[in-house]
This record gives sequence, structure tokens and C-alpha cells, in this order.
Amino acid sequence: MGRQRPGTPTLEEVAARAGVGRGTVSRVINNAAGVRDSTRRAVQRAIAELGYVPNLAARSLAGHRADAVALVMTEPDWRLFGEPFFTEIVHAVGDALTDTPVQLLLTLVLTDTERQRFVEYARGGRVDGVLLMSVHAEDPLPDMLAKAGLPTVMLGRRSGEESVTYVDADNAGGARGAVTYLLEAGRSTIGAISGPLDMYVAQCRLRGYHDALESAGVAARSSLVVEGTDFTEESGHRAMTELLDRHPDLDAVFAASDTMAAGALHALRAAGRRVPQDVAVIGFDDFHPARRTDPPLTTVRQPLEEIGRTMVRLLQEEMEDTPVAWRQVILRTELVIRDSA
Amino acid sequence: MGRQRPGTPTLEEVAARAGVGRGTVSRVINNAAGVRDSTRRAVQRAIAELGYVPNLAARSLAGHRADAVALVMTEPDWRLFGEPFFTEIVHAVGDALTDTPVQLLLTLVLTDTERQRFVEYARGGRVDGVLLMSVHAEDPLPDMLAKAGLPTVMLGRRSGEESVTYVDADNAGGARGAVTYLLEAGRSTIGAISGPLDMYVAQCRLRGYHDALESAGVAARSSLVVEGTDFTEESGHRAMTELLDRHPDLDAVFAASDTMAAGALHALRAAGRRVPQDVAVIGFDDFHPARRTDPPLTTVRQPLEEIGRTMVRLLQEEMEDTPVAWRQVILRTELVIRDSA
DNA sequence: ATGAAAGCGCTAACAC
DNA sequence: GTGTTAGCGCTTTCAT
Repeated sequence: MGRQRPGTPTLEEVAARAGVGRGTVSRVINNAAGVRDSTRRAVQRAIAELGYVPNLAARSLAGHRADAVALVMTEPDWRLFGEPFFTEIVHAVGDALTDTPVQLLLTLVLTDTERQRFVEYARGGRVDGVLLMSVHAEDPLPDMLAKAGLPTVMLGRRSGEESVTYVDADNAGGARGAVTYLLEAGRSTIGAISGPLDMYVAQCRLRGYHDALESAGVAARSSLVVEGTDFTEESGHRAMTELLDRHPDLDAVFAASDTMAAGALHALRAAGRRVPQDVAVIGFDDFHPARRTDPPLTTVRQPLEEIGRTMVRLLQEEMEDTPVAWRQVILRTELVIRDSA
Repeated sequence: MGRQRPGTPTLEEVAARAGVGRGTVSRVINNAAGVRDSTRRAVQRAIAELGYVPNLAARSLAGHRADAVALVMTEPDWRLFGEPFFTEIVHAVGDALTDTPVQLLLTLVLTDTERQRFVEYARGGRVDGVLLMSVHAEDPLPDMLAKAGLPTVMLGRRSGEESVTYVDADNAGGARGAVTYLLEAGRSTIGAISGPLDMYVAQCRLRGYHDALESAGVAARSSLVVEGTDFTEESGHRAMTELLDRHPDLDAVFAASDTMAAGALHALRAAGRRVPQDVAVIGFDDFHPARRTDPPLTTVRQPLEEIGRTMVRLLQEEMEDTPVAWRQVILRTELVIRDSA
């Protein structure tokens, strides 16, 4: 295995060359105050001449910090890694970290081996904190990290009772808003294409649907709700077909994801319905399938940039010396109307 | 900032508890030979009881290695990060590393700040080697890493004369095979939709097109070649439109990417041509657009799993004690026929 | 303002 | 086989 190149100059050599003590060099490279300007410049020249680069292992060991945080993807279906949802979160988190000296490390933790390796990596002190994405209900990783006392912030939650700090979109509220919009537009027979209900996010979105109906005094009918097997387009297509079968009089649909909404749209077309004239469709999220759809679908958008920023902020707070209690942040969603219902 | 939790047991405490020396504990946690079985078990018990986890900074410092490699994405258009091409490479590299104790770290290096931060991270000894993806011609990162003496392997190249070890697909050969296939199927007027020619990969693919014509004794006509502005669907659409305008008699097209091929397909449809009856289409790569296309397009597939495995193998060799000269590996592509020409 | 010195927790070379 | 010891290169008091 490799190593930091032999012959790499050390802080001590820099000190010797600059004719100062090691402590002074340390102060200079850490931008600490209390160094005479002339001294500082002398040290900087020595650093440049030698091509000195601090040994990060030594710094970690002595300084008790890694200046790095991990952003962990635990999605078993690794193809989802390419989803715009994750891409944008990665970008948002990276952005939030640009003005800090912190290196962002993305890691895929899919198998048990990888989980164990990563926990050793994190507990071993190579990162100061961990950001978690797409954690499934049965994933033990958050608890392992919490038990190890590692600052951790999760995106989404595994259930209503979550044990670690998390940031989530207002799934129930977003769904409620969408369905309310449909009701106010005069739609009355509104179907729901739910995600798999063993996932908390799907439960929340379905609850929002029911809440909206209830607030409007509309009786819920269980035959108007179909649970998809997953959030895919195929699943949405099947669900929509089923829904049309049960309720040919349907005039609107709320789908728990934009991908499912796209599937629903295709099913409606295949059945000869016009969208949105005959049936209005609203999906959750706001990613590429929606963009490629014709007509473009109205969606409930999650504030991904804000989610990323918030995760970083919470993590930084947890990494501060004063340990904070874990917290929850729920961010508002936005209804993006692309075809009027 | 955070730190490895205070009160974390050290190797010394484990040694004390197990009643052995520190060296012995070190041997046990590193699975070194030469430890009596009973001793080993005693140590392991102490480790378990104390919940000991090695401090990786100390290990790095003393052992001169990080047990981690970075996979760097330098794509300025970060949305491409979600492309199946990259997703699959990430997965392939991860797979190749599962049976090693090496932690894979993905990093995005888009801005100058990030480049500098990453180089300090790598030169600082936090990774043993670096894998580079999607490096653009003007990117200084590969040279910075090479100059720092860091084991580095690149995916693709920036030009014919590359200064670091790389793995690339046989772009010219793949294109040649595709065009030869079209010629042998009786197509005679074959257009080429090239990628932007300031990218080496585009040059190679276009050269393969010309090679095939030449081998078949078919005269090349410059009017049959259109250079797209990028590899997108829109670009492919525009190029195809232009091509049809110039050569209504066209009976086949080779596109430098599957995405462009999809765009070409749409343009052909819009012009009333049937695919592949009137015009056969072949694209390079093998990603989702092709799958979603109707009819499915014939493509030149790159062996992504093999590319990932090869990159890891080359990196491991470079990380061995004996410094090896840099090398180049070109991997064969495969023509995947989905609609017969 | 700056130098000296004491670790940080581990690996590896060396003794026994 | 196993204990002992000398660093690895840095941060951080504590003097001065």
C-alpha cells in the first residue's frame, strides 16, 4: 500500500529552515494570532521553498479532529444513487461546506461488510461527523453511530419516533396542500397512489391526503387508495390502472412520487383520458421524470438546497464542544403548478 | 469540531486488561501471525469488553498508510454525476474493493478551492491512492497528483499523450466496429454525429468512423459529419436535422453517444423516417436513454465493470512498494444489437 | 511573541 | 511468542 511520499518535508524542517521553533510554524499554518508579521512571512517562505504539506494523520492525532465529514448513501438499490434527488443533496451539502476547511467524503454503505468498515472508519476518528441519506427502516447504521457518540444528522426518518437528529421535508403538509389544491379546483373524486406503507415517508404522504379530505369534509373511501410496491413508474402505472378500474369517474390523482405520477399519466393516456382536462395529476418530489412529462406535471417540491444546508448546520452544531440534544427539523414544501387543475 | 469521543479506550488499556504488551495487541488487531491462540483470545476478549476501536490517525501516522482510496469526480457539470455511466463505475470500483480493508471515498472536485483542498487531503496522506473520473482536457488535477507522487489512475484520457496511468474504452475500435456493421448490412450513406471535437473521446470515435469507411473503400464525405456542441439529446437532435437536410438519401447514422442517438431518433421520426427500416441508428455507450427508446437502439457498449476492476488493480500495483512505470489499458467494447440494421 | 517539551495512540524493530 | 522501545509529525501548554 501507498504512503505519504518519503522525503516529504516535516514541520520540523520548516522550522529549522525558517530559524524558528516548531510551535511558531504550527501557529502560522493554522492562522493563529500572535505571530509577528516578519516571522510569519519567513515561515511562509520556508514552507513554499520546501513544498511543505502538513501530515494530516499527525494533525488528527494531536488535534483530535479530522476536518472531514462523511455523507453516507445507504440505498440498497444503488442505481438510485443517480437520482437527481441524491445528486442535488450532494451538491447542496458540498456547497454548504465550501467555505470551511472540511473535506466532504461520499461513501456507499450497502452491505454488512461495508457497514462495519465504515463504522470503524468513523469511530476511528477519520471523520468528525456523519450525514446519512436514504436510510431504510431496518438499517442499524444510525443507531450504531449514535451509540458510538458520533455527531450524526439524518435526511428523512425511519419512523415517527426517531432517535437521531434529522431533517425531513413536510411530507404530510405537502400532500395535504396538493390535495387541497385539487379540491379547491373543483375536483371531487380524488384517488391516491401511495408508496409502500412500510416506509414512513409513504405513510406521511398518505396521511396528508386523508387530512386534506377530512378538512374539506369529504368522506374518505378506501377504494380510492392504492398502495404501490415501490416508488417507480411501473408501480404508478399499475396503481393507476387499478384505480381507473375501480373508479372510472375519478377526476384527480395524488401520487406519492413524481415517478409514480409519470406512470399514472401514461396509464391515463392509454385509457384515453386527457390530462389534466379529464383527470388532474399531482406528484410528490420534483425530479427529471416530471420534466420529461407531457404535459408537465404539477408537483410538490422539496427544498433540497435548504435540506442540505440545514443538515450541515445541525451537524456543525453537534460537533461543537457543547453537546446538544438531538433535534428534528421539518422543512416546508412548495406546490409547483405546471398544468392548472 | 468533533473528535474521537473522549474516554475511548486505547490499545494500551487493552494490553493492560489482557495482561499483555502493546505489541501483542497490535499483532492481534492486525491479524499478524506468531501469537499463541490463548493469548489471542484473551486479547480479543479485552477488546470486546472495552469496546476498543483503533485510532486510525495514530495507525496512519505510525504505519504510513491510510487504508483508503479516493474516487474523484471532476465533472464541472455536476448533474452528470447522476449518469448511469458514473453510477456504474462507482459500483464497480466499490465491488473491486469489498474484499480489502480499504475504504472507498467519493469526492467531488469542481472548483479551484475544492481542488486545492483535495490535493492537501491526498498529499496529507489521508488516502493511499486516487482514482480519477471524467477529467477534462484542461484539468490540472492529474498532473498535480502525479507531481506529488501519489498513485493515480485515470478513467479515460485527456489526449493521445497522457502522462498518468489510465484505463480507457476502445473508442476508435468500437466506432469502427459499429460502422463496419452498418456497411456490411448494406448501408452505404452513413452519417456521423460527432461529439465536441475538443474532447479526445470524440476525436477517437470519429476516427473509428473514418477508419471503417476507409477499410471498406468508401470515400469519406465531410458533409456527412456533423459536430455536436455536447453529448446531449438536443445536440443529437440538431445534428440529425442538419444531416437530413444535407443528405435526404442517408440510410444510417453513427452517433458518438447513446444520448445523441436518442435525439437523432426523434429527429428522424419527426421527419417521417422509419427506424431502422429507412435509417439505421447506432450510438456509443449503453445507458438508460437507449433502454427507453422505441425501438431500442443498437449501441456500442463499454465494459464498465471491467473498467472499474482494472482501475483498482492498476492502483493497487502502483501502491505496491516497487514503483511501477505508468501504464495504459484500453478495453474492448461490445456491439449490442437491438434492432437489426 | 516564541521556544521547549510533553504527549496524541499506534506500528515495527529489536530484544529476550 | 511476547514485552520493550523508539519513533511517526503534529498541537498545545508552559515557560520565557
